[in-house]
Amino acid sequence: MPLSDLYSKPGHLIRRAHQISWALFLDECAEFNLTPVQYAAMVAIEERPGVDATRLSSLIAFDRSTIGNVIERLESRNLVERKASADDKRQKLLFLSGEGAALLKNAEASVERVQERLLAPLTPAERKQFIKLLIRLATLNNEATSAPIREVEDTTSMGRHVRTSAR
Amino acid sequence: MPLSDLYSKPGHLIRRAHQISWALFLDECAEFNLTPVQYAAMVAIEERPGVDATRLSSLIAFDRSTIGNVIERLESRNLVERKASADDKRQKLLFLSGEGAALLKNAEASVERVQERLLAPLTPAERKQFIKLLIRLATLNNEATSAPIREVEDTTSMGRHVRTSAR
DNA sequence: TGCCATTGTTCAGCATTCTGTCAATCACCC
DNA sequence: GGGTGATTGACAGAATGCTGAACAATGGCA
Repeated sequence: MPLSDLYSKPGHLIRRAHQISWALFLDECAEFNLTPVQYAAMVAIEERPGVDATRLSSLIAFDRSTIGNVIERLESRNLVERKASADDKRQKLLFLSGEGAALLKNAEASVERVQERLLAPLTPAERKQFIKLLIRLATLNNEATSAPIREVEDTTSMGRHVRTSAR
Repeated sequence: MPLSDLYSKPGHLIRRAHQISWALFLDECAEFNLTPVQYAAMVAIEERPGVDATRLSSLIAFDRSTIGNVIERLESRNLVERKASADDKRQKLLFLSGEGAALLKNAEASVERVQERLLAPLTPAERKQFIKLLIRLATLNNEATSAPIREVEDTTSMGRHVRTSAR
């Protein structure tokens, strides 16, 4: 396969787009010292205070066995707090600290700028189309990865009603 | 920012698409034990036998300081050979071994299947559009990363004429 | 009550990716 | 020629991301 063909393969282009997206995120959020995954984790914890690690990983499509490291780093910076669950001693429930909530709020404008810079090469109509196609691609291929997104039941302090499995 | 908003942000969707693309690649190419980057490196070395590591990294948008590890792994499996350059004692020139060339040829159909599975959720017209938009996004944002793609001069044994820098 | 499958977390190991830094080497200018 | 700055390839360190396995806690069921 010639190199020029590789350049037009979706696999290569997606890897390249990911690389660019990552670089833009680190650039815009340098003052907050946040990575894309750390940001996503904090958004999810804000919406579901008291979520456990496994359910969090389902919400943001992150590998279960790696999310511990992400949380640990956030915890060491006092952005996230981990509390043992009284119901289930295996679980450690996650909460944003006041500092974490403030940082998340401050970072929002920067994250928005990342999206604008990413899509800058496209026209407004193309941007809508691009996002539409990406959503379809990610949704229909959701089960292809070992860490699919799952809309798990809300068993957190904000909406505790039923206990169901993430699977 | 609500979690539902995050799900439609291009940054998150691109990360998800990358995760899916990676998983499909590993699945299809399991028998060859190849990663996407290893495959891209081998394609580039096949087209430019005798390329050095720095120029290779420019061709496939891979960080210069990390590509050594990738090459080392390929070399340890006897897929790639590294030879010291007579011209420049700093350089180590890269070649595919016979085994590497054979594996690359055998893997091509699997790599093609990855692309098909990736784009399966889209209609033929949408696939063209999606690739077009991705190319534009990656090209116009090329300089955003520290490892931009550069169409470096061919100084290899196949087309040695001039020596220019990769920068 | 006791067994056992399930669940939640963690760890080891491998492979990207980035930022730096370093020594060896080279190209170029005076 | 000789010095200077750039280039090349190595390495360390931090952060993702995956597989697989270990381990403890839980809960259903005989």
